[in-house]
Amino acid sequence: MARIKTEKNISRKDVIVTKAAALFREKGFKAASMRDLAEAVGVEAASLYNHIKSKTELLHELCFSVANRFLHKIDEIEAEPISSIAKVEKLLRFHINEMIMHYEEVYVSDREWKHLADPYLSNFQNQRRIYRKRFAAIIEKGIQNKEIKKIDAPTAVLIMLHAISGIESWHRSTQKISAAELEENMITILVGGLVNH
Amino acid sequence: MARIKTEKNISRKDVIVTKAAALFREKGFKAASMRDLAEAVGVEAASLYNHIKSKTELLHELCFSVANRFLHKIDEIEAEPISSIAKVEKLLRFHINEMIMHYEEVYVSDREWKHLADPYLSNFQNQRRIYRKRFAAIIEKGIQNKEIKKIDAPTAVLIMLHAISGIESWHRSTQKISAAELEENMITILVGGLVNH
DNA sequence: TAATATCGCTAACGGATGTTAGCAAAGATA
DNA sequence: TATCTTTGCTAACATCCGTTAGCGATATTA
Repeated sequence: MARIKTEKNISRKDVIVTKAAALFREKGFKAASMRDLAEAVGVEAASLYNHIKSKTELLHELCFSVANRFLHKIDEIEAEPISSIAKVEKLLRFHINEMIMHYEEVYVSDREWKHLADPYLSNFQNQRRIYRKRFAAIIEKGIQNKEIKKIDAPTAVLIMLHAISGIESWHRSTQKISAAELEENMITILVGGLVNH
Repeated sequence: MARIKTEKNISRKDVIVTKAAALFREKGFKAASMRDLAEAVGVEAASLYNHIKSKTELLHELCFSVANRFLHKIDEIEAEPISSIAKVEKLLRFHINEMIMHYEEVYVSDREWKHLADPYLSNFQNQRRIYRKRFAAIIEKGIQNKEIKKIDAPTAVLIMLHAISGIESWHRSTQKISAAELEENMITILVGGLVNH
Protein backbone atom coordinates (compact mmCIF):
# COMPACT_ATOMS: atom_id res chain seq x y z
CA MET A 1 0.00 0.00 0.00
CA ALA A 2 1.57 3.20 -1.20
CA ARG A 3 1.31 6.03 1.24
CA ILE A 4 1.73 9.67 0.38
CA LYS A 5 5.09 10.73 1.74
CA THR A 6 5.09 13.77 3.95
CA GLU A 7 7.75 15.75 5.66
CA LYS A 8 7.46 17.68 8.86
CA ASN A 9 4.77 20.37 8.78
CA ILE A 10 3.59 19.36 5.33
CA SER A 11 0.22 17.67 5.29
CA ARG A 12 -0.76 15.11 2.69
CA LYS A 13 -3.24 17.63 1.40
CA ASP A 14 -0.42 20.12 0.83
CA VAL A 15 1.43 17.53 -1.20
CA ILE A 16 -1.64 17.01 -3.35
CA VAL A 17 -2.22 20.74 -3.82
CA THR A 18 1.38 21.26 -4.88
CA LYS A 19 1.30 18.42 -7.38
CA ALA A 20 -2.02 19.72 -8.64
CA ALA A 21 -0.47 23.13 -9.31
CA ALA A 22 2.22 21.55 -11.45
CA LEU A 23 -0.29 19.42 -13.30
CA PHE A 24 -2.81 22.19 -13.86
CA ARG A 25 -0.03 24.41 -15.13
CA GLU A 26 1.16 21.78 -17.57
CA LYS A 27 -2.13 20.53 -18.96
CA GLY A 28 -4.71 23.09 -17.90
CA PHE A 29 -7.31 22.50 -15.22
CA LYS A 30 -9.86 20.82 -17.44
CA ALA A 31 -7.43 18.58 -19.24
CA ALA A 32 -5.74 17.41 -16.05
CA SER A 33 -7.63 14.45 -14.65
CA MET A 34 -7.80 13.23 -11.11
CA ARG A 35 -6.25 10.00 -12.34
CA ASP A 36 -3.31 12.00 -13.69
CA LEU A 37 -2.99 13.74 -10.37
CA ALA A 38 -3.20 10.46 -8.47
CA GLU A 39 -0.39 9.05 -10.56
CA ALA A 40 1.76 12.10 -9.89
CA VAL A 41 1.12 11.69 -6.18
CA GLY A 42 1.74 7.95 -6.32
CA VAL A 43 -1.68 6.73 -5.29
CA GLU A 44 -5.03 5.67 -6.75
CA ALA A 45 -7.50 8.37 -7.79
CA ALA A 46 -10.11 7.51 -5.19
CA SER A 47 -7.56 7.81 -2.40
CA LEU A 48 -7.18 11.51 -3.05
CA TYR A 49 -10.67 12.01 -1.67
CA ASN A 50 -9.51 11.10 1.82
CA HIS A 51 -7.72 14.44 1.81
CA ILE A 52 -9.66 16.76 -0.45
CA LYS A 53 -13.32 17.43 -1.10
CA SER A 54 -13.21 17.88 -4.86
CA LYS A 55 -11.11 18.77 -7.85
CA THR A 56 -12.39 22.32 -7.76
CA GLU A 57 -11.35 22.68 -4.15
CA LEU A 58 -7.78 22.31 -5.34
CA LEU A 59 -8.31 25.21 -7.68
CA HIS A 60 -9.88 27.31 -4.91
CA GLU A 61 -6.91 26.75 -2.66
CA LEU A 62 -4.43 27.67 -5.35
CA CYS A 63 -6.24 30.74 -6.60
CA PHE A 64 -7.00 32.25 -3.22
CA SER A 65 -3.65 31.56 -1.62
CA VAL A 66 -2.00 33.42 -4.48
CA ALA A 67 -4.55 36.24 -4.41
CA ASN A 68 -4.07 36.67 -0.69
CA ARG A 69 -0.33 36.98 -1.00
CA PHE A 70 -0.73 39.81 -3.49
CA LEU A 71 -3.36 41.55 -1.41
CA HIS A 72 -1.16 41.48 1.67
CA LYS A 73 1.73 42.86 -0.30
CA ILE A 74 -0.21 45.77 -1.73
CA ASP A 75 -1.50 46.55 1.77
CA GLU A 76 2.08 46.76 2.92
CA ILE A 77 3.32 48.83 -0.01
CA GLU A 78 0.48 51.33 0.05
CA ALA A 79 1.41 52.19 3.63
CA GLU A 80 5.06 52.91 2.90
CA PRO A 81 6.24 56.52 2.76
CA ILE A 82 7.90 56.30 -0.65
CA SER A 83 7.31 57.79 -4.09
CA SER A 84 4.66 56.38 -6.37
CA ILE A 85 7.16 55.13 -8.86
CA ALA A 86 9.02 53.38 -6.05
CA LYS A 87 5.77 51.72 -5.01
CA VAL A 88 5.16 50.56 -8.53
CA GLU A 89 8.66 49.19 -8.74
CA LYS A 90 8.32 47.36 -5.44
CA LEU A 91 5.05 45.83 -6.50
CA LEU A 92 6.49 44.78 -9.83
CA ARG A 93 9.49 43.19 -8.17
CA PHE A 94 7.16 41.27 -5.91
CA HIS A 95 5.16 40.06 -8.88
CA ILE A 96 8.29 39.08 -10.72
CA ASN A 97 9.69 37.14 -7.80
CA GLU A 98 6.43 35.40 -7.10
CA MET A 99 6.30 34.37 -10.72
CA ILE A 100 9.89 33.17 -10.60
CA MET A 101 9.65 31.24 -7.36
CA HIS A 102 6.07 30.07 -7.13
CA TYR A 103 5.61 29.91 -10.85
CA GLU A 104 3.15 27.05 -11.00
CA GLU A 105 0.68 28.34 -8.45
CA VAL A 106 0.79 31.89 -9.75
CA TYR A 107 0.40 30.76 -13.31
CA VAL A 108 -2.54 28.51 -12.52
CA SER A 109 -4.22 31.22 -10.49
CA ASP A 110 -3.78 33.57 -13.43
CA ARG A 111 -4.96 31.32 -16.22
CA GLU A 112 -7.36 28.83 -14.76
CA TRP A 113 -9.53 30.89 -12.40
CA LYS A 114 -12.27 30.83 -15.03
CA HIS A 115 -13.00 27.26 -13.99
CA LEU A 116 -13.87 28.25 -10.45
CA ALA A 117 -17.53 27.84 -9.60
CA ASP A 118 -19.66 30.45 -7.93
CA PRO A 119 -19.52 31.81 -5.28
CA TYR A 120 -15.74 31.43 -5.49
CA LEU A 121 -15.70 32.73 -9.03
CA SER A 122 -17.40 36.05 -8.29
CA ASN A 123 -15.34 36.37 -5.16
CA PHE A 124 -12.10 35.89 -7.02
CA GLN A 125 -13.10 38.27 -9.80
CA ASN A 126 -13.96 40.89 -7.21
CA GLN A 127 -10.63 40.57 -5.43
CA ARG A 128 -8.91 40.80 -8.77
CA ARG A 129 -10.83 43.89 -9.80
CA ILE A 130 -10.14 45.60 -6.51
CA TYR A 131 -6.45 44.74 -6.64
CA ARG A 132 -6.13 46.23 -10.10
CA LYS A 133 -7.92 49.37 -9.04
CA ARG A 134 -5.56 49.81 -6.12
CA PHE A 135 -2.60 49.28 -8.43
CA ALA A 136 -4.08 51.79 -10.86
CA ALA A 137 -4.57 54.28 -8.03
CA ILE A 138 -0.87 54.17 -7.23
CA ILE A 139 -0.08 54.90 -10.85
CA GLU A 140 -2.70 57.64 -10.99
CA LYS A 141 -1.08 59.29 -8.02
CA GLY A 142 2.26 59.12 -9.76
CA ILE A 143 0.77 60.81 -12.80
CA GLN A 144 -0.55 63.66 -10.68
CA ASN A 145 2.90 63.98 -9.11
CA LYS A 146 4.38 64.11 -12.59
CA GLU A 147 6.58 61.15 -11.67
CA ILE A 148 4.76 59.13 -14.28
CA LYS A 149 3.82 59.89 -17.88
CA LYS A 150 0.27 60.93 -18.71
CA ILE A 151 -1.18 57.57 -19.56
CA ASP A 152 -4.33 55.64 -18.87
CA ALA A 153 -3.61 54.01 -15.51
CA PRO A 154 -5.81 50.91 -15.95
CA THR A 155 -4.09 50.23 -19.26
CA ALA A 156 -0.72 50.52 -17.60
CA VAL A 157 -1.76 48.02 -14.93
CA LEU A 158 -2.94 45.64 -17.57
CA ILE A 159 0.36 45.87 -19.40
CA MET A 160 2.42 45.37 -16.27
CA LEU A 161 0.52 42.36 -15.02
CA HIS A 162 0.40 40.60 -18.35
CA ALA A 163 4.01 41.37 -19.15
CA ILE A 164 5.01 39.62 -15.96
CA SER A 165 3.02 36.55 -16.83
CA GLY A 166 5.47 36.19 -19.71
CA ILE A 167 7.91 34.78 -17.19
CA GLU A 168 6.18 31.52 -17.94
CA SER A 169 8.04 31.46 -21.26
CA TRP A 170 11.29 32.13 -19.45
CA HIS A 171 10.71 29.12 -17.25
CA ARG A 172 10.18 26.85 -20.18
CA SER A 173 13.02 28.17 -22.29
CA THR A 174 16.18 26.09 -22.49
CA GLN A 175 18.76 28.84 -22.35
CA LYS A 176 17.65 31.10 -19.59
CA ILE A 177 19.32 34.24 -18.37
CA SER A 178 19.56 34.28 -14.56
CA ALA A 179 16.56 35.15 -12.44
CA ALA A 180 18.29 38.30 -11.23
CA GLU A 181 19.00 39.44 -14.78
CA LEU A 182 15.45 38.70 -15.76
CA GLU A 183 14.17 40.83 -12.91
CA GLU A 184 16.41 43.76 -13.78
CA ASN A 185 15.50 43.61 -17.46
CA MET A 186 11.84 43.59 -16.73
CA ILE A 187 12.09 46.48 -14.30
CA THR A 188 14.19 48.46 -16.77
CA ILE A 189 11.64 48.09 -19.53
CA LEU A 190 8.45 48.36 -17.53
CA VAL A 191 9.41 51.13 -15.13
CA GLY A 192 11.26 52.81 -17.99
CA GLY A 193 7.98 52.82 -19.92
CA LEU A 194 6.24 54.67 -17.14
CA VAL A 195 8.63 57.31 -15.84
CA ASN A 196 8.35 60.85 -17.01
CA HIS A 197 11.68 61.96 -18.44
CA MET B 1 -34.72 21.50 -40.13
CA ALA B 2 -32.38 24.23 -39.03
CA ARG B 3 -29.78 25.10 -41.59
CA ILE B 4 -26.60 27.00 -40.87
CA LYS B 5 -27.08 30.46 -42.30
CA THR B 6 -24.37 31.65 -44.61
CA GLU B 7 -23.74 34.85 -46.43
CA LYS B 8 -21.96 35.30 -49.70
CA ASN B 9 -18.39 34.00 -49.69
CA ILE B 10 -18.72 32.61 -46.21
CA SER B 11 -18.84 28.83 -46.07
CA ARG B 12 -20.68 26.96 -43.36
CA LYS B 13 -17.31 25.76 -42.15
CA ASP B 14 -16.22 29.37 -41.70
CA VAL B 15 -19.28 30.02 -39.61
CA ILE B 16 -18.40 27.07 -37.40
CA VAL B 17 -14.76 28.11 -37.07
CA THR B 18 -15.76 31.62 -36.05
CA LYS B 19 -18.23 30.42 -33.46
CA ALA B 20 -15.62 27.97 -32.22
CA ALA B 21 -13.17 30.82 -31.69
CA ALA B 22 -15.68 32.66 -29.53
CA LEU B 23 -16.49 29.54 -27.56
CA PHE B 24 -12.90 28.42 -27.07
CA ARG B 25 -12.03 31.91 -25.92
CA GLU B 26 -14.85 31.96 -23.43
CA LYS B 27 -14.56 28.48 -21.94
CA GLY B 28 -11.20 27.18 -23.04
CA PHE B 29 -10.69 24.49 -25.67
CA LYS B 30 -11.09 21.53 -23.37
CA ALA B 31 -14.10 22.86 -21.52
CA ALA B 32 -15.95 23.82 -24.68
CA SER B 33 -17.87 20.82 -25.96
CA MET B 34 -19.02 20.06 -29.46
CA ARG B 35 -22.56 20.16 -28.10
CA ASP B 36 -21.93 23.71 -26.86
CA LEU B 37 -20.58 24.64 -30.25
CA ALA B 38 -23.52 23.04 -32.01
CA GLU B 39 -25.93 25.05 -29.90
CA ALA B 40 -24.08 28.26 -30.70
CA VAL B 41 -24.28 27.43 -34.39
CA GLY B 42 -27.93 26.44 -34.09
CA VAL B 43 -27.67 22.81 -35.05
CA GLU B 44 -27.19 19.36 -33.55
CA ALA B 45 -23.68 18.25 -32.59
CA ALA B 46 -23.44 15.48 -35.15
CA SER B 47 -24.31 17.86 -37.96
CA LEU B 48 -21.09 19.74 -37.45
CA TYR B 49 -19.22 16.76 -38.82
CA ASN B 50 -20.64 17.36 -42.28
CA HIS B 51 -18.34 20.38 -42.40
CA ILE B 52 -15.35 19.62 -40.20
CA LYS B 53 -13.20 16.61 -39.54
CA SER B 54 -12.72 16.95 -35.81
CA LYS B 55 -12.69 19.31 -32.87
CA THR B 56 -8.93 19.62 -33.08
CA GLU B 57 -9.15 20.63 -36.71
CA LEU B 58 -10.95 23.75 -35.53
CA LEU B 59 -8.02 24.54 -33.29
CA HIS B 60 -5.53 23.94 -36.12
CA GLU B 61 -7.35 26.33 -38.37
CA LEU B 62 -7.48 29.03 -35.75
CA CYS B 63 -3.90 28.70 -34.58
CA PHE B 64 -2.30 28.57 -37.99
CA SER B 65 -4.37 31.28 -39.61
CA VAL B 66 -3.29 33.62 -36.83
CA ALA B 67 0.33 32.49 -36.95
CA ASN B 68 0.44 33.00 -40.70
CA ARG B 69 -0.84 36.53 -40.45
CA PHE B 70 1.95 37.43 -38.04
CA LEU B 71 4.59 35.72 -40.13
CA HIS B 72 3.54 37.61 -43.25
CA LYS B 73 3.61 40.87 -41.36
CA ILE B 74 7.09 40.35 -39.98
CA ASP B 75 8.29 39.43 -43.49
CA GLU B 76 6.94 42.74 -44.69
CA ILE B 77 8.35 44.82 -41.85
CA GLU B 78 11.82 43.28 -41.93
CA ALA B 79 12.13 44.38 -45.55
CA GLU B 80 11.26 48.02 -44.91
CA PRO B 81 14.06 50.61 -44.86
CA ILE B 82 13.22 52.13 -41.50
CA SER B 83 14.88 52.31 -38.10
CA SER B 84 14.77 49.37 -35.72
CA ILE B 85 12.61 51.19 -33.24
CA ALA B 86 10.18 52.06 -36.03
CA LYS B 87 10.04 48.39 -36.97
CA VAL B 88 9.29 47.43 -33.40
CA GLU B 89 6.58 50.04 -33.22
CA LYS B 90 5.00 48.86 -36.46
CA LEU B 91 5.02 45.29 -35.30
CA LEU B 92 3.52 46.25 -31.96
CA ARG B 93 0.79 48.26 -33.63
CA PHE B 94 -0.01 45.27 -35.79
CA HIS B 95 -0.21 43.01 -32.75
CA ILE B 96 -2.39 45.50 -30.93
CA ASN B 97 -4.78 45.88 -33.83
CA GLU B 98 -5.00 42.16 -34.42
CA MET B 99 -5.82 41.70 -30.76
CA ILE B 100 -8.42 44.45 -30.91
CA MET B 101 -10.12 43.34 -34.08
CA HIS B 102 -9.67 39.58 -34.21
CA TYR B 103 -9.54 39.21 -30.48
CA GLU B 104 -11.10 35.79 -30.19
CA GLU B 105 -8.95 34.02 -32.74
CA VAL B 106 -5.75 35.63 -31.55
CA TYR B 107 -6.51 34.92 -27.95
CA VAL B 108 -7.33 31.28 -28.64
CA SER B 109 -4.22 30.83 -30.72
CA ASP B 110 -2.22 32.30 -27.87
CA ARG B 111 -3.69 30.36 -24.98
CA GLU B 112 -4.96 27.09 -26.34
CA TRP B 113 -2.24 25.92 -28.72
CA LYS B 114 -1.09 23.48 -26.05
CA HIS B 115 -4.02 21.29 -26.98
CA LEU B 116 -2.85 20.82 -30.53
CA ALA B 117 -1.70 17.31 -31.32
CA ASP B 118 1.53 16.44 -33.06
CA PRO B 119 2.62 17.09 -35.75
CA TYR B 120 0.70 20.36 -35.56
CA LEU B 121 1.95 21.02 -32.07
CA SER B 122 5.65 20.86 -32.89
CA ASN B 123 5.01 22.79 -36.04
CA PHE B 124 3.25 25.56 -34.22
CA GLN B 125 5.89 25.72 -31.51
CA ASN B 126 8.58 26.00 -34.15
CA GLN B 127 6.84 28.83 -35.96
CA ARG B 128 6.40 30.58 -32.65
CA ARG B 129 10.03 30.16 -31.68
CA ILE B 130 11.22 31.43 -35.04
CA TYR B 131 8.88 34.40 -34.93
CA ARG B 132 10.18 35.43 -31.54
CA LYS B 133 13.75 35.10 -32.65
CA ARG B 134 13.10 37.35 -35.61
CA PHE B 135 11.42 39.86 -33.34
CA ALA B 136 14.36 39.65 -30.95
CA ALA B 137 16.77 40.17 -33.85
CA ILE B 138 15.09 43.46 -34.71
CA ILE B 139 15.48 44.59 -31.12
CA GLU B 140 19.07 43.37 -31.01
CA LYS B 141 19.86 45.46 -34.08
CA GLY B 142 18.31 48.46 -32.36
CA ILE B 143 20.53 47.90 -29.35
CA GLN B 144 23.63 47.84 -31.55
CA ASN B 145 22.44 51.09 -33.18
CA LYS B 146 21.97 52.57 -29.71
CA GLU B 147 18.38 53.29 -30.60
CA ILE B 148 17.33 50.87 -27.89
CA LYS B 149 18.49 50.42 -24.30
CA LYS B 150 20.93 47.66 -23.45
CA ILE B 151 18.51 44.95 -22.47
CA ASP B 152 18.10 41.26 -23.04
CA ALA B 153 16.26 41.13 -26.37
CA PRO B 154 14.39 37.85 -25.80
CA THR B 155 13.10 39.21 -22.50
CA ALA B 156 11.91 42.35 -24.23
CA VAL B 157 10.04 40.28 -26.80
CA LEU B 158 8.43 38.27 -24.08
CA ILE B 159 7.27 41.41 -22.32
CA MET B 160 5.89 42.98 -25.48
CA LEU B 161 3.95 39.95 -26.59
CA HIS B 162 2.46 39.19 -23.22
CA ALA B 163 1.65 42.81 -22.50
CA ILE B 164 -0.41 42.89 -25.66
CA SER B 165 -2.34 39.81 -24.69
CA GLY B 166 -3.64 41.95 -21.83
CA ILE B 167 -6.00 43.52 -24.33
CA GLU B 168 -8.23 40.61 -23.48
CA SER B 169 -8.99 42.34 -20.18
CA TRP B 170 -9.78 45.53 -22.06
CA HIS B 171 -12.32 43.68 -24.17
CA ARG B 172 -14.10 42.30 -21.16
CA SER B 173 -14.06 45.52 -19.16
CA THR B 174 -17.28 47.49 -18.98
CA GLN B 175 -15.89 50.98 -19.21
CA LYS B 176 -13.42 50.86 -22.04
CA ILE B 177 -11.29 53.67 -23.35
CA SER B 178 -11.43 53.80 -27.15
CA ALA B 179 -9.41 51.38 -29.25
CA ALA B 180 -7.32 54.24 -30.59
CA GLU B 181 -6.50 55.46 -27.08
CA LEU B 182 -5.65 51.96 -26.02
CA GLU B 183 -3.24 51.60 -28.90
CA GLU B 184 -1.52 54.90 -28.15
CA ASN B 185 -1.22 54.14 -24.47
CA MET B 186 0.31 50.78 -25.12
CA ILE B 187 2.77 52.15 -27.63
CA THR B 188 3.73 54.96 -25.26
CA ILE B 189 4.51 52.58 -22.45
CA LEU B 190 6.06 49.75 -24.40
CA VAL B 191 8.12 51.71 -26.90
CA GLY B 192 8.92 54.18 -24.14
CA GLY B 193 10.35 51.30 -22.15
CA LEU B 194 12.72 50.39 -24.95
CA VAL B 195 14.08 53.64 -26.35
CA ASN B 196 17.44 54.90 -25.27
CA HIS B 197 17.07 58.42 -23.93
C1' DT C 1 -39.82 17.66 -62.99
C1' DA C 2 -36.22 14.13 -62.19
C1' DA C 3 -31.63 13.07 -60.48
C1' DT C 4 -27.90 14.18 -57.51
C1' DA C 5 -25.33 16.16 -53.96
C1' DT C 6 -25.53 18.56 -49.69
C1' DC C 7 -26.95 18.98 -45.12
C1' DG C 8 -29.21 18.00 -40.59
C1' DC C 9 -31.45 14.76 -37.72
C1' DT C 10 -31.84 10.73 -34.22
C1' DA C 11 -29.58 7.16 -32.02
C1' DA C 12 -25.89 5.14 -30.35
C1' DC C 13 -20.92 3.82 -29.62
C1' DG C 14 -16.81 3.43 -26.63
C1' DG C 15 -14.14 5.78 -23.62
C1' DA C 16 -12.86 9.22 -20.09
C1' DT C 17 -14.36 11.84 -16.25
C1' DG C 18 -15.29 13.13 -11.15
C1' DT C 19 -16.83 10.91 -7.37
C1' DT C 20 -18.83 7.42 -3.87
C1' DA C 21 -19.28 3.04 -1.13
C1' DG C 22 -17.31 -0.34 1.38
C1' DC C 23 -13.59 -2.84 2.96
C1' DA C 24 -8.72 -3.73 4.31
C1' DA C 25 -4.24 -2.22 5.82
C1' DA C 26 -1.43 0.70 8.58
C1' DG C 27 -0.42 4.13 12.28
C1' DA C 28 -1.47 6.21 16.47
C1' DT C 29 -2.94 5.87 21.10
C1' DA C 30 -3.97 3.57 25.49
C1' DT D 1 -1.61 -5.85 23.01
C1' DA D 2 -6.29 -3.89 22.00
C1' DT D 3 -8.84 0.05 20.16
C1' DC D 4 -9.63 3.78 17.20
C1' DT D 5 -8.52 6.77 13.41
C1' DT D 6 -6.35 7.56 9.26
C1' DT D 7 -5.35 6.23 4.79
C1' DG D 8 -5.45 3.52 0.50
C1' DC D 9 -7.52 0.02 -2.30
C1' DT D 10 -10.98 -2.10 -5.70
C1' DA D 11 -15.19 -1.65 -7.90
C1' DA D 12 -18.57 0.80 -9.62
C1' DC D 13 -21.75 4.75 -10.57
C1' DA D 14 -23.68 8.34 -13.53
C1' DT D 15 -22.52 11.69 -16.72
C1' DC D 16 -20.28 13.82 -20.29
C1' DC D 17 -17.28 13.58 -24.22
C1' DG D 18 -16.02 13.25 -29.42
C1' DT D 19 -17.49 10.85 -33.09
C1' DT D 20 -19.98 7.55 -36.47
C1' DA D 21 -23.87 5.27 -38.99
C1' DG D 22 -27.82 5.66 -41.39
C1' DC D 23 -31.84 7.93 -42.90
C1' DG D 24 -34.71 11.67 -44.37
C1' DA D 25 -35.10 16.43 -45.84
C1' DT D 26 -33.59 20.12 -48.53
C1' DA D 27 -31.14 22.58 -52.13
C1' DT D 28 -28.89 22.23 -56.67
C1' DT D 29 -28.48 20.93 -61.20
C1' DA D 30 -30.05 18.99 -65.62
